[in-house]
Amino acid sequence: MPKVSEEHREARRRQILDAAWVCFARNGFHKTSMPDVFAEAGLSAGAVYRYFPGKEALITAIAEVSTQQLIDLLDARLAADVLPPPEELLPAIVEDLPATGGTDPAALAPQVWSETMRDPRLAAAVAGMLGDVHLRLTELCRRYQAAGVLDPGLDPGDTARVVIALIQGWIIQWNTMGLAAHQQITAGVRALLARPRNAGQSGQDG
Amino acid sequence: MPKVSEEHREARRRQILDAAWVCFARNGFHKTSMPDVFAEAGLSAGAVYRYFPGKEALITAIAEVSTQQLIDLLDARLAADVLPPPEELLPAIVEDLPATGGTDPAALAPQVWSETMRDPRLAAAVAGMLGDVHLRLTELCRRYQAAGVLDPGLDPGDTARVVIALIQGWIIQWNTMGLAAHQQITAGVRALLARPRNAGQSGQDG
Amino acid sequence: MPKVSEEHREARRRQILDAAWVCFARNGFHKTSMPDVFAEAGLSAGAVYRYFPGKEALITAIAEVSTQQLIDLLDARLAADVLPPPEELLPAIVEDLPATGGTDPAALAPQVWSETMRDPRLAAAVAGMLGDVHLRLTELCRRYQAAGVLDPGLDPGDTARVVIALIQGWIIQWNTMGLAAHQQITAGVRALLARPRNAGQSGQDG
Amino acid sequence: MPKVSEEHREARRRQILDAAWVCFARNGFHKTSMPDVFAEAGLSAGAVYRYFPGKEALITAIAEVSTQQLIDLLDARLAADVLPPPEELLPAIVEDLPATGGTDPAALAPQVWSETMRDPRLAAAVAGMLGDVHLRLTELCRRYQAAGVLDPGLDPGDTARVVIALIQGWIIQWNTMGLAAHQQITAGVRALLARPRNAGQSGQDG
DNA sequence: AATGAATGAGGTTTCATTCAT
DNA sequence: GATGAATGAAACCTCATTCAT
Repeated sequence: MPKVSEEHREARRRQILDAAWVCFARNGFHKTSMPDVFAEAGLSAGAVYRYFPGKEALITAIAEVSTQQLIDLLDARLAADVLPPPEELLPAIVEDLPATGGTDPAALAPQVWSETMRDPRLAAAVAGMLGDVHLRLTELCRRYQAAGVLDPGLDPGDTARVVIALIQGWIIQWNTMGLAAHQQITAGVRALLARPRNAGQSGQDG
Repeated sequence: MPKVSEEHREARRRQILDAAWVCFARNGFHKTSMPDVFAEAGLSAGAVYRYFPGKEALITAIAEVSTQQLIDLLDARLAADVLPPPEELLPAIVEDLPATGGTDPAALAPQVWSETMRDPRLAAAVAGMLGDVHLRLTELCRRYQAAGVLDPGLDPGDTARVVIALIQGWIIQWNTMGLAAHQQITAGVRALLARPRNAGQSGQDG
Repeated sequence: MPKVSEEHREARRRQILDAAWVCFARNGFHKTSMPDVFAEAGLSAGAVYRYFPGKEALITAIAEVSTQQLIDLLDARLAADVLPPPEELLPAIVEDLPATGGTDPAALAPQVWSETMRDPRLAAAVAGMLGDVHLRLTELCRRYQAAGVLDPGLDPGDTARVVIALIQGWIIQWNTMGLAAHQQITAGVRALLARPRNAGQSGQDG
Repeated sequence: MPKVSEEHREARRRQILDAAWVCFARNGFHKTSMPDVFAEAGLSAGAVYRYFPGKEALITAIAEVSTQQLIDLLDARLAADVLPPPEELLPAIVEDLPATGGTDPAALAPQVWSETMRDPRLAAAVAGMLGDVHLRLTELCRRYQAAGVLDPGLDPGDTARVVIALIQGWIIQWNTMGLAAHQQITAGVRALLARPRNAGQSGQDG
């Protein structure tokens, strides 16, 4: 089965990554064995190792794909002409995550963040991608400031960092404590984001 | 020999947990082998297994100890008569973490959160302890509301959840992206927490 | 089965080395798998790895043991007060090899020499032990010179090297070509060593 | 297209054997993988397998080529009308080996000898070729006897065997112990071969 | 003639855990 | 209470080889 098309190669990679995703979400990175992945992918060991040099590479690739999904989500929002108010948008983004293409990045993200502490290469890759997320959220803050729904005195970069932290904790609590905690956070964020603007109507932001 | 034995037992447990802490912080839960722990503790396999039934128990115990450190930190703050304003307190808590008894819970927390996704028993334990954290932060919110530095219209429980999420993301970004990100978050949180009150001075929430 | 005597440890090492010897002689270093050794030794994988850190260590140890047997053979000869004439002694040494303790170093030596080309650590170890062999053969040459059965004009160190080379080739041909070749070499060596002394008497080379 | 094809086949075979030679000399037969050979040859797996049925065939072919180089060397010497004295010729042959066509058979010979112990087919092939070497060295001995520089009482076949053993050990020690040992052997062989003839002249050692 | 993707057995090694001493 | 030798399943990965294209 030689000389195979580029599409074939890409499809195989995808097939393997999808299988890895399923395994990782089910059992975690470290309780997933490579044979688990082979079985899930329906491929032989050699076939998988042709496309990925080892387990670490699989983890890195999964980390990239899952972070990319958040970026795609943000890009889709940023592409719109008008943005919903922040207290609508932020919960919407978090709630959109599980629906992304049938695979839920939120189920793997905590593992990725944890793994960065052991694997400097992964840490660098993740830091880079979180930088991309940060860029987009900074832009979002600027647009909100321009629209007058965010205090123009705030530094958009700093604020974007806070938003990232919030989203990360949101994901963790969803995973750890379930839906109830998630809904509490949603309510809390809504209230926090909604209040200040009303407050400001009578004079702030001058 | 009940008393001596009890002290001895406790000392041994501590010795083992300290060793496990060092190993886990260095290599992560899954890349730490039990022999690694034996060596770090200077004990034999049998000795460790006398005090902990297995690796999972070690992980659970570490998770409990590290979460407890955050609770202790909060209790210390709550014990004070007067609280610093929130924009001072929140960064202070996060910055105190690494100094807690020479062991930095922030270095293990992401691993614990990640691990809960695979281990329901650990998930339950962590959920319980995060519940304790939530209780304390809720109380904190109430006191801030009573002191007039937090919008009384906010639900203190929901707000506490948001604060937990924020702290979790804060810890993750510190680990993943380093000090710069940490400082950005600190600045962002300070600005966000400081603004609304000023803003509100001119008549909010009436 | 803890806290075991030094003899026990030594016996285990011997047990493993004996098993490795059998396997290596049967199938060669590289066609012998570690499971082969486990089975031959009647031990588990873990047990073998407790005593030897890996396959390379097993090979090195075997190389040392087998070279040591040649050294022991030489020492036994050197301990005698009177030596048989060289044309008797040299074939006797080679023929004694297979009988050494039931294990035939000649069956492993070619593999060891070959392996030194890939493994510098083994090369160093073997070079050291061949140095020991050389010391003893040099001493032997000196004693033959003192006894008047070896040309005193020859450098004993150089001559000892030649003898080592001869023995090595002897072993190789025995292994590769069988008994016939071995006997031819024996006859050739006998004639060569016996002649010169006699030969000189009648003034050949005319 | 018979002629062109035949040349092509031969060129490909050579290309593959050269690559195998390089790999085998670098890492040994057993630590060289077929993929190593593919890469070194710049060919695909299928291409190599078209010309050689497997790895064993590659090893056998290499063994043949390298032994043939020694035979060629001997033939070249035998073709000359006058021979240098044995104490010149023998070291010269050994020293010529590394220069043979840019590839040094001495670097592979010990591996070949070692391998014969595991592979009866290879053993037979090597025995055959060493027989060819033996024929030539026997002839050489006869010519030396005819020239009066070798004791006519020696059996030329036995003596030739001894010479082969000597050359084999010479090669091994060069590989294992380096140049110093090689030079010692050379000096030793020169002295041993030169003395007897001279020795007889003055009736020493009486 | 040549490619190279795919196979899957098998290689070495590690690890959590037990239990005789 | 403590030791540490022993187990043996299982992990990761490589390799010689095949064969559809």
